[in-house]
This record gives sequence, C-alpha cells and structure tokens, in this order.
Amino acid sequence: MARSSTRDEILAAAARLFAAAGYKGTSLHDIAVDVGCSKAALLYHFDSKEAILTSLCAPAIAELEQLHERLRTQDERAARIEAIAGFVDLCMRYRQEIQVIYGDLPGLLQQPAFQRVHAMTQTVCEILAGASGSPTAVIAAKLVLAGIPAIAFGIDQDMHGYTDEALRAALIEAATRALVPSPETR
Amino acid sequence: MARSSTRDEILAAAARLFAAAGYKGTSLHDIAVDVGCSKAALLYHFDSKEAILTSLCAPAIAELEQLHERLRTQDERAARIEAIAGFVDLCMRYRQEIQVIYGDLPGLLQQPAFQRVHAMTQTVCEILAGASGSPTAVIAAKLVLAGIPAIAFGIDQDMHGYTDEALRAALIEAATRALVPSPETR
DNA sequence: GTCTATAAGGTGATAGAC
DNA sequence: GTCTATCACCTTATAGAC
Repeated sequence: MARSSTRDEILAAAARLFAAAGYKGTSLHDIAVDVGCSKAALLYHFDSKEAILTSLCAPAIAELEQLHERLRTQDERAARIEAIAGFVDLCMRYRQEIQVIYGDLPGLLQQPAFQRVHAMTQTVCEILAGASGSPTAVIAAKLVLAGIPAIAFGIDQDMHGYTDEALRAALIEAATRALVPSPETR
Repeated sequence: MARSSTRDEILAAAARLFAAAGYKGTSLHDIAVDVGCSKAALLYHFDSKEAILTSLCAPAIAELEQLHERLRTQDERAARIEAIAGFVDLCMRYRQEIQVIYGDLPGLLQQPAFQRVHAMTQTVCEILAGASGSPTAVIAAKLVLAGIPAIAFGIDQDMHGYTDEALRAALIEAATRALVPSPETR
C-alpha cells in the first residue's frame, strides 16, 4: 500500500505551501510548480482544491477523534491529565496542519470537515475546566486550549533552540499551572 | 474633526467583513456592497485594499506601542504586572482587529506595518518570562501571549454569557497562574 | 496519468463622465 | 465624491489530445 507517489508529493507540497502562505494565499498553480506538474494533474488526483485540504487535515482530525474517544472512557482526574498531555502531543505532531488551519481560520473552521473539531474541542474544554464549571475555570481552560495550538503555529517562526521534548514538557507544565485545580484532586 | 463619514463607514464595514471572512476572503466588491457604494469610491478614499487594512489596524498598533513604551520605564516587578493587565486589556478592546490579523496570519504578519508588532511582542514576552529566562519560563510566557489574543479571536463565536469584566479578570488570573513566578517576587 | 488549451468568473485598480 | 465601464490579471475547474 505504498504506490501513489504523485498524490503524496502533492499533499506534501500543499502542506508546506498552505502552512507558509495560507490556504487562500496558495493557488493550484503554486502547488503545481512546487510539485513539478500541471494544474490539471493536481485535479486528476483530487476533486478540487478543497479536497486537497481535506485530505491533508484528515489524519490530524482522526487522531483528535481518537483522543476524544479515549478521554470519554476515563474518570475525571485521569481524563484531565491525559487531556493536557494528549492535546499538547497532538498539536506538536501535527503542527504543520495546525499552521494551515490557523492560517485561514475564518474560512476553514465552518467547513463541514472541521465541524466535529469544534465540538470535540468543546468536550476537551469541559474536561480541562473540571466539574465545577466556574467561569474562571472555563476561561483558564480556553486560554490553554487556544494557546497551545497558537504556540504550535509559531514553532517554525521563532521557536528554534528548543527541542521538541523540552517544548512539550514546558507546555504541559505551564498548562497544568494555568488551569484551576479541581477541588477534589488537591 | 468629525467630517468624513464615508471613510469611517468603509473602515467599519471592512473591519466587520475582514473579521468574519478574513482579509483575503473579503473582496473590495464585498465591502462596497456592504457600505452601499462602488469599488471606485473605496479606492477614492484609500489608495488600495491594503491601505484599508493598515488604517484599520493602526489604532491597535499605536496602543501596543504605548504599552510597550510604558513598560520600558518600569522596574521588573511592576512591568510584569502591568504587562499582563495591559495586554489583556489591549486584546479585549481591539478584538475585532485581532480577529482580522488572526484571520490571515501568514500573509499579514510579515507586512511592513506589522513588523514592529512582532518586535514589541518579543519584548513583552521577555518581561513576562522574567529575569531568569529559563526555557520553561519563556514557553509559559509564549503560551500566555499566544493564548490571550487567540481567546479574543474566539469571543464573538463562543464567549457569550461572560461579561467583559469577568472575562478580563479571569484571563489575568489564569495568565498570572500560568507564568513561572520569578524567584525574587514570591 | 499527464499534458495543453480554454472556459467562466472573480480580483484589485484605473479612466473619465457627471 | 461618486459613478459606470473597462483593464489586465489571476483563479478554479474542465475538455480532449497523447
């Protein structure tokens, strides 16, 4: 199952270009030049420009779906710990995809493929906010949940000098500190 | 000094549309329809589409410049406290402009008008990270500095039910918690 | 599977009348 | 100050040859 090289090259080029210039800021022409083929060739492998984007983000969304499912089956305390680490991991591993999505937020978020992302993020937010659901706890959770991918967005710009492991550990630490400690776990 | 209504209407419409659909996602035609004039009228009042964007963001950038200057003249401890509150204030007050900038990050950040923004944010980051400059402190600062505007971005989508004052207080609280306490101030 | 050529329409910006 | 008409260009997508 490793035989459609051109298709993969297109996805790789699109990921790079979308991340650098944004989805709307990258034309099929740009991708074709980068790959070294014609625009028509792109549209032979994918139905449309949007289909390229969707294929590109599918693995990241699938893994968020997995994290979401994993959290559902755990008790509150364990879910909270895994939610932080899992979300940091996810954002770091798929940082290029996050750059793509962040690069064109208003347009992309309300696309069908991304609708479940919002719902799942909401669930993770509730887990991070804890049972109390107090406004301060919810807003702290939102800060963490918005800040982590925003950091992932900036990694390639001004995050040199940090290893991925150091970054990961520091993010988990800061996120844990930021969140309101739930009463029963301290 | 209150007599160029059309110009202001254009700016207001552009702010709304850019925030909703992104800078690249909004055409001069869209703005003209919203204002109720022709594209040519827009380009009589502004040199180009980019000039509309620049005029739109100028007040927010000017105020960041003021905050930046204010922090420069304070000692470390005071600067840290004011940096948090000042940045939260700024992001909440200019949330529409932040939505615009966040809506097209890759394209807008490296525009001349926004180049100083990056430098100033870096300064604020150093203040928030504290004198130690340890990696964990820096990354915590980056989390806060990326998370607050990212929250501001989402306010109009899913932040109903919170008053601005409650949101402001909770953000300052969470940000303060997230940051690594500097050794000499605790 | 990949190409060239082309369709069909949107883009920012300009010219010149009113 | 605002308009209509137009420019030159770029966009996604399709048709049909190879």
